[in-house]
Amino acid sequence: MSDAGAPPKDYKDTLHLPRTDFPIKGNLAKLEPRMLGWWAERGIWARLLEKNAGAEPFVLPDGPPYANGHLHAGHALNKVLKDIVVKYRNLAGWRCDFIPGWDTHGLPIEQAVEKRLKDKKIDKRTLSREAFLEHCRAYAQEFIDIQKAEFQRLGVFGSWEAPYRTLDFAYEAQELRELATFARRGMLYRRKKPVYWCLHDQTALAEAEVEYEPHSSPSAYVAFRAGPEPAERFPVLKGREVCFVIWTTTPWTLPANLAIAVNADFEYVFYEAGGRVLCVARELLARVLAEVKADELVLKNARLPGGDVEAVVLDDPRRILAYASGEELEHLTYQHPLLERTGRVVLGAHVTLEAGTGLVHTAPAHGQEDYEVGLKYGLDIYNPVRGDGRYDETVGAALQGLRVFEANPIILELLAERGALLNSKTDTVEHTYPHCWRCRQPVILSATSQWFIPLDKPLAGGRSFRQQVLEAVDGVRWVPEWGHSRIRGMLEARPDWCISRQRSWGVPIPIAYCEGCGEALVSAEVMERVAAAVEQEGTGVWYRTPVKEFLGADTRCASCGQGEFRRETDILDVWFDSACMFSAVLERRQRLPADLFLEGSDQHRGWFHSSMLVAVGTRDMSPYRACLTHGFVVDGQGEKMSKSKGNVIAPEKIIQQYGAEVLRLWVAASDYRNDVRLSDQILQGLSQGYAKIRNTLRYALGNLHDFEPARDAVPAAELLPLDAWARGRLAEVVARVRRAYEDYEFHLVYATVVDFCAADLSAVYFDILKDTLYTAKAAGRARRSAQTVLHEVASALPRLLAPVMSFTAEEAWQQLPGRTVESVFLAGLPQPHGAMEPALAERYAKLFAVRSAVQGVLEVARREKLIGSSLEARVVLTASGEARDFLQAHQGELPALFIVSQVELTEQPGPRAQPLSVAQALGEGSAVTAEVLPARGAKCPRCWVYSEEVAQGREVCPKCREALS
RNA sequence: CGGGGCAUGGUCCAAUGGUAGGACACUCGUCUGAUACGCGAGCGGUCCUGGUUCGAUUCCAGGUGCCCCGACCA
Repeated sequence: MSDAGAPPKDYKDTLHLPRTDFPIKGNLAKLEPRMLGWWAERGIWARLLEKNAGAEPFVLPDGPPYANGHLHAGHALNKVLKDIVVKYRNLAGWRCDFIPGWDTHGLPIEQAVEKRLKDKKIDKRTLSREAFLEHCRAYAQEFIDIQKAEFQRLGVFGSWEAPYRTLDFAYEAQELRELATFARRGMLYRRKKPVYWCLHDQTALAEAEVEYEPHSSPSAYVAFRAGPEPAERFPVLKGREVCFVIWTTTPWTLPANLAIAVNADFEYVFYEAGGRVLCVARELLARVLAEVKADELVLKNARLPGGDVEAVVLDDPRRILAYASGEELEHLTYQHPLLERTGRVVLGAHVTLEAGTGLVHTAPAHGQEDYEVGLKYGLDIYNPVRGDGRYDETVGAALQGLRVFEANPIILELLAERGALLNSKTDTVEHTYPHCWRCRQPVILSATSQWFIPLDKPLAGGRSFRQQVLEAVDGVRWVPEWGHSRIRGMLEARPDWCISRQRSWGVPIPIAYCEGCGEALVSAEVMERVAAAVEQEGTGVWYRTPVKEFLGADTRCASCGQGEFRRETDILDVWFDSACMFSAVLERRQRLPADLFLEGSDQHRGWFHSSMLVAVGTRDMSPYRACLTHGFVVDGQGEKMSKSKGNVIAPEKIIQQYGAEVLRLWVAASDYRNDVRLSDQILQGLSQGYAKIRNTLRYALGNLHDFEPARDAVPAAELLPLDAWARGRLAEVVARVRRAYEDYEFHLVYATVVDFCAADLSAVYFDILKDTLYTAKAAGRARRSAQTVLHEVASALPRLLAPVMSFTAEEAWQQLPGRTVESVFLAGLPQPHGAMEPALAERYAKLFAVRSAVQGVLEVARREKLIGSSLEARVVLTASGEARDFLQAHQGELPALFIVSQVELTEQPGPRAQPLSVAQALGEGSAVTAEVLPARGAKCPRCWVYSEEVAQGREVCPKCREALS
């Protein structure tokens, strides 16, 4: 309106504004599937391996996820971390194949299949073992396919067409060969061990199959008559009947009692009551006496021949005849109340003062800790209970043949008759008790024969297996370092490895038993023979082939000479399955040892642990050189994710809402050594970070639309100073990012790149560059110099980011002018070329310090409505000392750096001059002021910089005139 | 209950035995030629208690919270 004359010419099409097909928004939900298809069509993964065919291999095996259910965030975390390693190693020039795998045997699938059969109204018992296993196999394969698709959707590269599965015949066969090696080395033995046993279903149950439910059990306080030792040690007890008092809720286990456990650190008292002396923990004396009820005690005592009849005064200190520590009680003996047997007192740290008497009835066949204490003291794992839940003949005529739960009242009655029961035989206690998950009946702990790998047996060379394993562990690089002490602690304390399971879905244990005497025939040769058959036909061959065919027709039992055998039907622990991965997959298809195992921290007791045991046990070596652990996924508050809390975030949802790329970014940005938080807020923040990086790439690409590196690139030595600075920064970023990958510090990759994009490029370099890029002569030196560096940025960033932001990196790469390879993954990692000259770095550190201070002053002027755009401003500086010389030397560069129209350097500060706090950057004693005034002249319609010539009537400013010429 | 680990603004991460930094978010301002963008300014922090030290966010001890593994429930 103000210009009455000719309409202002539109100079917009004389500018070199950014132009690109790289959209500002990722639209990842659409881009990602398209990119996956693009990679697949062009066989990028295969070509990557091919490209590095001759290179040194880097072996990163896949710890197999269990083939059940859809992926959760933990799966995603683990697999993306592996993918980052795989892609980085390949880009950096190693040959790093990734062979995905699945763990397929075991209880959860068995249970899921049983449930399915039930839903289809098929009775499992009508199926043959082989038919049932076929269902399990199909189920596992179904979830392998599901999970495979889900992993691939995350952009994980790997040999997906050739994964390994623990159900592969070759895998199962190799596993049996490892077992054969243990057998050959004499590292396989059989021993009884308590397991959960369902009397109704007559089957062993896994921990996961028992459910604790409220239950009413008998409560019995039982007196065990001590041998002569207490009286020898404590004269005051001489001539008295001394009893150890125990409490039990399972009287039926009393026939299997072999010991009484006490805690070495507790104090025990010998308390006179009703004519005899009861030994209990001092702290529990009052409670015990209250429980056993004085009246009952008196009545029963009355029946004892020669016993005194007297009232019991509860907890009367005068009746405490002696004190003893638990330690002093060790090795004392007692008479079993029901059987002709002498037991002994043992020490156990599991004895507590929470309930009972401080003395624990110990039946090694019927309790986990009883068992462990039994092993320590060399007790027999004596189990008088048969599989059908009835006592065998060793318990005496009164009990033989009884079912254990029915035996409870009878045993109580027998105890009462003998005066050994101190409380009422009808007393009960309410507590939780394990029940069978399927039939809902209470279960028992009962010792059955199991197969073990011994940890402490001395091996060739005199050292124990455990020692060998610990030495191997010491030779591994643990990342983070605490993984070392973690797994060491576990290995030092762990019991022998129980490798047998009473299940169906798994690898059989090819061992035969003599039909005559029950002796086991353990033979490495037989196992090898079975392995060969399994390799061809699968594990079903073990069940359908007569055992003799594997043993040889003339085989006789070494112990009794009989010739008839039956097969073992137990299967191997699934941890043994996956532990053999190093052999079945690495040794055959890659290399042993692996360079790196990478799993969640729970695998210190899982795969890290079991793989180490099998590899040391069969190869005397660690299966991995380094072992990296990540934490667990928790919610935004750091709390565990669980369905009941409703704080679970499924990967699928993240992919839909944000894209797999943001999920990958989450993995990369988090410090995985800690627990990793996942929340909507976190994902939104990452989306922002993603947008920042994306927009940085877009700016660079957009300003390269007319740039051909071969034709237009400016030699490094001829770059303008600011461009040389930016190139130097890029080199630093490349170096730091490469180091971060090398050190497995991926969160520094993301942080470094985002910082670079936001702080160095977007806020400074790109902002300053706009004027040159848009308005300078297209092929002039200034613009080409800038473009040269932008091209380096647009070339380096996608390659640095490809391991993490695979989709976007590839998308950006496709837009890069002059690229010589088709895919970013074939382009290799950028080198840190053009390291920053220290003088250049120092110079720009100073200039940017001044720039930042000036921006503060501009902001004040903007608030006072003196200016809007910074180009409306003229900045007048005064400076003293070194600063003055420095600013004078760079005066020509300052308007561009400040993005203002003019910068003047004067002697006297103006009335509105503000001091700048730049002394730290420019040197002590440097006093600089800045004053913002309106720019001189008028706005150039082309470049928007104010110019006096335009005010004087020229159409455009001199710079534009030059650019347009 | 035992073993292992972690703790820095609202969020994700840096740094250091000597003034704790960046990004994102938030608030305000600005541009409209990176525009569902860009630029500037502001707000905001070392879990708690002791100890070592001239000085501790950093080293040590204890506590609290959270995570992983295991045990317990006779």
